[in-house]
Amino acid sequence: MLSRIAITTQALRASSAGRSVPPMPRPAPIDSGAPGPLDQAMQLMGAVMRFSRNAEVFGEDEPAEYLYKVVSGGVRTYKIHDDGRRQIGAFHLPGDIFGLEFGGKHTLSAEAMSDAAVLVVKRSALDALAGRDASIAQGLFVLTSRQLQRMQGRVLLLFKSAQERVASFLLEMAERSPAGDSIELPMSRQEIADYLGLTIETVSRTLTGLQCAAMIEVPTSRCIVLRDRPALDHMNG
Amino acid sequence: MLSRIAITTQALRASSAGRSVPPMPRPAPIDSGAPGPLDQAMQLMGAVMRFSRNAEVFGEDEPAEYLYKVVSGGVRTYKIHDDGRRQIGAFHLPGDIFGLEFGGKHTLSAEAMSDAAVLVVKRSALDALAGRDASIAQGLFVLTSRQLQRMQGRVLLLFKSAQERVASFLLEMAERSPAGDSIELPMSRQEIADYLGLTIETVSRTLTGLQCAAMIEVPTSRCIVLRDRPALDHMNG
DNA sequence: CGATGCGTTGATAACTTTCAAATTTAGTGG
DNA sequence: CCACTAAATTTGAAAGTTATCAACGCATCG
Repeated sequence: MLSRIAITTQALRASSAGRSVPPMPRPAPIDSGAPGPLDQAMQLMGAVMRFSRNAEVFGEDEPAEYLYKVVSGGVRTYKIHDDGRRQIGAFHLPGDIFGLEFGGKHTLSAEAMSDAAVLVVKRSALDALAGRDASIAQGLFVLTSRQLQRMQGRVLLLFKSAQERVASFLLEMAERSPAGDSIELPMSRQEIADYLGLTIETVSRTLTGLQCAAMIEVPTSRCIVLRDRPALDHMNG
Repeated sequence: MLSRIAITTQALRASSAGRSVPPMPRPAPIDSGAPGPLDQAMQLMGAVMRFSRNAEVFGEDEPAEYLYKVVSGGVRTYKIHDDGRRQIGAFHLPGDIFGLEFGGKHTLSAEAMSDAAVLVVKRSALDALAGRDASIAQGLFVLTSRQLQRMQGRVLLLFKSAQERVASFLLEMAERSPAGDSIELPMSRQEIADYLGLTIETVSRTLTGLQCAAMIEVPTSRCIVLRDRPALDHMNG
């Protein structure tokens, strides 16, 4: 698991700094520019698997033996609570790496949101390589710290009201979307709700509200156009 | 960089303002017997600074040049939102390491919850050491992954109802507390509320409710005794 | 077509916050 | 040690937000 990791956190800081300050005019390509050594290694060592919509990639409590990277389509991670509610951990789009665990077991399940291709790499092989190649170890570290930052953003989001959560979500999706202000949502309202900790009705009503306030347009339910970014940003806090 | 001056200034302010007052009755280190190489290195390279209650350890947006470890007392990290609300990121008790950042800047502010002693280590020195000693780098990695896990727990918590949040909080504090079912809270109701994303009134009412349900006892406002752990666990989910 | 799944809308209920006030606790100076 | 002031906590009532329950529209698909 945690093989010898010889890296400096300075390198980490440098690599994450460029990402944490996204330029105002245009959202960057999906998952940041340069394919690091980790990505390259995964490409070389991994195998591509295909999953059809709603197929399980891995399940909660299963041993976390692999690391995954979305090639095409989308994958959601989630957890079903005792009361039957589903909590979505994240939406993973092409380029995103997921499935990294530290307790040896997956704490979430993962399913394909659509037909998807996923690059699968044995964790043990990657760890072995990390022991020999510091840049791989550093890649894993960077990945972890990015995940931590994303999680912090999530905590921030969950402190906010329904309106603010939806606005934040739209901005986040726009950031990850290639097409600027026009967002093609790869997930259903129910999934959005389970991600934001709201009900489907509240999400729907909030979107309607934002539309009435002329902040967004909703040509079709899976497509949303941001019309007043400043106003949305202001909500975001 | 300016940060060094800023931090030093705060340190001086804090230490000069500090009269020595009996520290909180906080026995024994919280976490695990084994002091890893990282802890040892911090011990060797660091200096202990004293902060009086409510003194600032570091501020939001300041360069994160140091890593901190609580020696005695407690430290809270927090963020003030635009609307004036305060969000508490974490409560750090003796043995806890905090202040680790990846963007180069602190995303939260930190203040002493009580008179506190904090071990302060220059980040650059630690990074340099990590470059030479893999066990230090690994220590930083482990620290990061632990933080990630804690943050995931936090996201889980924020999906839940007020009752569940308070129950989770009590169990978490009990976990960190040396004295089993009797918890000596080092923070006020307001701080608990800001940590859980609730109001002080809701926290108070919920505690009263748990007391009425015979799940806890509240001899004094800063002391809580768990009377029915199974029931609390059940709430936790 | 009719069935089915998804999204929207409406009415009502549950939960949490807000505002206000009472009560307890802690700190200070005599 | 007591009295007094300030702060923290608790409690109550009303308002606001979100969830729940129910119904409807609108597509897709067999």
